[in-house]
Amino acid sequence: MSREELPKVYAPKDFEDRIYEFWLQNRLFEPSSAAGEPFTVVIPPPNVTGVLHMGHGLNNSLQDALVRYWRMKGRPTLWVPGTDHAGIATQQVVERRLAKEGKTRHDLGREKFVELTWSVKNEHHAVISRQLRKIGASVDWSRERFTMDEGLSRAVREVFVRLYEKGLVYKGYYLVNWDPEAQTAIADDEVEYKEVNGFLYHIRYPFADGSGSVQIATTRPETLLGDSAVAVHPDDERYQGLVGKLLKLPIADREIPLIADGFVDREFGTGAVKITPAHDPNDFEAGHRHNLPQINILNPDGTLGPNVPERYRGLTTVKARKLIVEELTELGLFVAQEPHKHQVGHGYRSGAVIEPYLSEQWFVRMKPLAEKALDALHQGEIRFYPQRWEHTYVHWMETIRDWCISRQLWWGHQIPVWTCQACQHDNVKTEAPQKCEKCGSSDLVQDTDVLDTWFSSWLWPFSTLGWPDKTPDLERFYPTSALVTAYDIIFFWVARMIMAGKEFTGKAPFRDIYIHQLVRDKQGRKMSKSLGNGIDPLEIVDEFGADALKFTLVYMSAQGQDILLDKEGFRLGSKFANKVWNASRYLLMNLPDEGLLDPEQLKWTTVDRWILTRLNTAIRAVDEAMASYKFNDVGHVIYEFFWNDFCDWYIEASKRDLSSDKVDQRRQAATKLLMVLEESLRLMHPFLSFLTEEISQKLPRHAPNLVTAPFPVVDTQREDQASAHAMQVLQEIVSGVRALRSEFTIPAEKELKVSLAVNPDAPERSFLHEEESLIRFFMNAESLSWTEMGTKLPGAVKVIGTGWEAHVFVKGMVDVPKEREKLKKTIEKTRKYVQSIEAKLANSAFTANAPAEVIQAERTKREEASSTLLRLEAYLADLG
RNA sequence: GGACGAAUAGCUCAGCUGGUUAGAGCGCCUGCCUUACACGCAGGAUGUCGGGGGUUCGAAUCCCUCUUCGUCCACCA
Repeated sequence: MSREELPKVYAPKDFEDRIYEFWLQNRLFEPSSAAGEPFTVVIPPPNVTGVLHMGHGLNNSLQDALVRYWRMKGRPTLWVPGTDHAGIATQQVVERRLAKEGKTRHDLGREKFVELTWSVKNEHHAVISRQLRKIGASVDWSRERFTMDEGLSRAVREVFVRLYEKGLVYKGYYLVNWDPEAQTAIADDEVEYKEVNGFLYHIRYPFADGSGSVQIATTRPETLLGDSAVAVHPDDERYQGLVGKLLKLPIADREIPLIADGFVDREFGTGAVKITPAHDPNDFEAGHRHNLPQINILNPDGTLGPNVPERYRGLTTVKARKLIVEELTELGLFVAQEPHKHQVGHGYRSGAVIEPYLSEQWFVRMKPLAEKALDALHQGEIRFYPQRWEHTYVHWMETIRDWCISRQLWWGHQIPVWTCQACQHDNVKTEAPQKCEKCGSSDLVQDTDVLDTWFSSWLWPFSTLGWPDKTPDLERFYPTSALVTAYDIIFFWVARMIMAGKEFTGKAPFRDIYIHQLVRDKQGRKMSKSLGNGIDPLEIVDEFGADALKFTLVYMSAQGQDILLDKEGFRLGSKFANKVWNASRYLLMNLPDEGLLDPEQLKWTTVDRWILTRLNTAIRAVDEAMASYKFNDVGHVIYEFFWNDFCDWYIEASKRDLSSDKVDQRRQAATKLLMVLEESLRLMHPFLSFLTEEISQKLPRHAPNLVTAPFPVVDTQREDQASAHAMQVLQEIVSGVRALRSEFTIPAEKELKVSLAVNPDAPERSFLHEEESLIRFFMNAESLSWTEMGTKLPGAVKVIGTGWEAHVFVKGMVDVPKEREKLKKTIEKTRKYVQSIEAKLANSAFTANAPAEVIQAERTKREEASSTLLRLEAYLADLG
């Protein structure tokens, strides 16, 4: 028989790349053609601009675990990879590069700039796909997509046109969130509000007729230049009779009316508020109600524009604010300023202070889309894991506002609208028209704006599969099975994908939505470049291996909490991988020269049945945990089974057999060990992919690969609770004696004489007798004899457990007074325990109300504990 | 101003739909290089489960309330 060995040291670098290449060569990540319900996942496309950080590490590790699990379960499985063009972010990267050469995008021109951006995209894309390979992502590279692919771009245009034709896309002149740095409009959810320490400035506006003044309060004095009115509450008696009078706006030297409007809060400040329709959302509304002029005082770059007095033009708002205050002070109109905390919007990407800014933009009417998306949840078409994210989703859908989708950028999907220069008609088409559909003119100019990045990402689950065409992939793999993503993009992405899915395909794009945590550093801070606290997944792969990366993340990924990580944390996975490696290496080293036995030749002992029962339990637990996306449970189950059961007890127990001089015993042991190992490797493969594959290929009679090998199946036939219990008692006895040995620092090499007593009616009694030599082996006893419970053996120290006693002959080695103290403590503890059970059983309310099995369990516990207590007390008396 | 989440061993956290003498990893202490693994083995110590009420025969687990953190949402000038 062929014998292969594993290298002595677990060195993932020596095989991970080779194994990945092996998987690719055999096209194992492409969906099988088998019948049955497919399992589909689309990757949350990372921005092409960046490199993958630990958040992606977590996201992709979880997806990989999920996908590999279902693939092994036999479902035709597809994980679609791809990247996102990330409009603003990418454009910014390229512009910063240009800035280093002292250039702007305008120096290049649109065409050249976009060309350059494509090449930058290609560089980054190469890095990202290398990273995904390194971490072992089992994605189908043959189906990789990019949001600006021709196919996806067609989907974007198709969607725009359909929405336009339905009246759900419209163009309008509105107040939008303007990012002065990126010089584009952004959507409401792309604005992050941060609390800023500012001031509340009190200013007097004199009446035009010189009859006094009205005092207002504002956080932004510079917007005074754009004021169209001052408003008070209609019922505010302080201003009775004054409404309708004109005020003289300082500095701007314009006259503006004092108006009344119910939205004014009488309690705030003086109850009078300046109205700047072009620079405040509230004022914008109020301006509409009162037909006030909208005076835009800003340039696109955020400096003051042509509509302000000469001396203010070109100033930043910060400088202008200072100057205005100075000037007002000179005029005697400045009253006071007081410290004031308020929320200031910042760009999600650029971090720049966002200005409300009037401009013509394209919008999507969201209400009708949101209704369908809410239905999807209410009909049970989608499910959130953990469920509480439903609230967030519902709240967002219910309070949704129209979505500003046009961006004044060059990188992205140019809006498919061609405006006729002759008749101003907008031709909204999926492909460039030759002539205006209205007047026939061929003088058409395409809208220069591009669409919001999310306008392509929200189509991702079906555009990647070929939509709008009815491709075989779309038919087969849509809707997808699960979406795995972090909670920070529920609004941006998840919610919108559901809207798009329902609107354009009639189906929710996925059934399960697993929302995972954010990765933070040990201080709980978001990982970021500027803080320098990020962990590069590749660094972890390099140091610990991809399996350590994935396993650690899976193990730590409990629902709810964010994951706090530092590099050292990955030792957990690394150590476990090392353990699996060494256990496997040991078994391979001990393959008998005579070869393995056939399954039908095997004789299954109680210990064997115990490990099979444990294995079975582990498989069941993994299945259950995977079904409910409890990745951390999976990690714990696997870890415990492999380390605590298989290595610590089963392999240890087998050592005796493997070193036996009886051939059959060696072959029996080796064969069974290999069988359990082989199944364990399959069980662990989704979570420790490289190493299990590498080991598996060295096994005799191994599967061609583990990627598509069948996942272990729960088999109730091999479950044997009696064996499990018997083994548990054996473990207790062994641990008890070992503890005694350790307690009195009896050297491990010192062989003990032990005499065991077991309850005569205990079902495990015969097992313990049969496995006498095993027990002896585990506790390194030179002899093991049997006696009856309660026997007093001179020269022996007793270890007392539930249903058993072990006499250890250690005369002279044990510190008797210390032993007595310890015993007293144990007795005290046991007595309290017995008392608590007795109190419970004496309580008629308990016996009347508790279920029968609970009461029975309590009775059993009482019997066992009180019997143990009696024997402990007797022993104490013996000790004198 | 709303909503949600967290508070359990020195640290990071599991403990889901109530019934265990409350767990894991790391760290710490003791003894071991036992012919797979010192990334190891054997053993050990450590918790009034944030405070206060309540429901229940029974609460870390359910309800109320308070405190402290965190996140999201919201136009209060």
